[in-house]
Amino acid sequence: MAARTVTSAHHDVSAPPPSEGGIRISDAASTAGGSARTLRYYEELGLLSPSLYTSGGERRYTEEDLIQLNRILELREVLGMNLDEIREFLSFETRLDELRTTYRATKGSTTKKARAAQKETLREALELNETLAEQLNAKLARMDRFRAKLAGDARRCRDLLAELD
Amino acid sequence: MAARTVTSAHHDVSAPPPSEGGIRISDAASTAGGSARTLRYYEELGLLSPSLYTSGGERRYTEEDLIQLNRILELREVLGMNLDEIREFLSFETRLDELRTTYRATKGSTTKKARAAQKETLREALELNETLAEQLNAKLARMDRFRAKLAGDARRCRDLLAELD
DNA sequence: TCTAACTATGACGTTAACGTTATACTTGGC
DNA sequence: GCCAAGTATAACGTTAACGTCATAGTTAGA
Repeated sequence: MAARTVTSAHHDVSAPPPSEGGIRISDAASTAGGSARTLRYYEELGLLSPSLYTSGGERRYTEEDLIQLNRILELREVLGMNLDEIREFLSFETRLDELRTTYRATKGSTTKKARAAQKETLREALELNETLAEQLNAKLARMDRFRAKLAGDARRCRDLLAELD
Repeated sequence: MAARTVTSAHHDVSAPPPSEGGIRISDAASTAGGSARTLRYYEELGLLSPSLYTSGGERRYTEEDLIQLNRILELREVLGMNLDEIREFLSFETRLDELRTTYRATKGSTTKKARAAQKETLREALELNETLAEQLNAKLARMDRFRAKLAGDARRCRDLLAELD
């Protein structure tokens, strides 16, 4: 078996070469702000799999993989989601993407049953979206209140400092 | 020793009766959204001690304690701080309060050395404040970007739903 | 005064999200 | 082809923030 071969994890042989055979795991981790262990763990949980593997079994990440990784980290850091919630969210997004694709492809030539299923998925998606938006807005409001408090504190500090001169 | 006696944890004998001898731990926990264990743990960490204890050694919380507890929970839930960071933040706030009090009391009659120390604390406080404000703003910005994305998704869902009619 | 319901303390258990270590294999530049 | 540096897998370790349980003491209403 020739070393150096890079095989796709799926069947998109027609894809352009990513960067230069793909990014090694520790490079991917350090650029995105994690560790190799983190990436392996996320793969184990089904959150993010590298698009490529070398013939020797090493992971090679693409730029797209890194984008996805950044999205995951953002969900964790910014929204405070745990990895289970993130996976649910991602799987829902994937499902929506699939839905859009098949919808575009089959346009008006679908059966009533199929259309009903599509509607159902869309409604589910909207519901999840709304729930998330609500939580997000609540959090934003609380954070803004906190910011106002911080600003007030800072002002009082500055006033005191001014008095001390 | 007469049962039913409620003693203050500190020396403010002149304080008015809180509510009705104080709030029991599990009541305090359920109204604030935690558990009795959580409150005992926070006390162990020095985050929040009840203002009162019965002569039998049971914790009795005041309304003020509950307010403080809510602030702690907010720091955790909204800002995602861990309990160590929260303690640091709270201790800094306490220090600032003390500074304000002593400043008001001693007004202009302080030595140069004392004023320098006050200035130093104020500067420290401002620094912490600024750091927190920066982090908060960064987070707010990222959250807002996410909210925009959610809104876009929702809109596309609604468009698709409309097309399906 | 009795007693059901609550509490204190101490100790061990649990879970998520990785860290760390050991052992064997890959990679890629010279 | 060699070899230093990186990687895979498996397994055990770690930490924060509590949960749970056992045992013994406390409280407050009837």
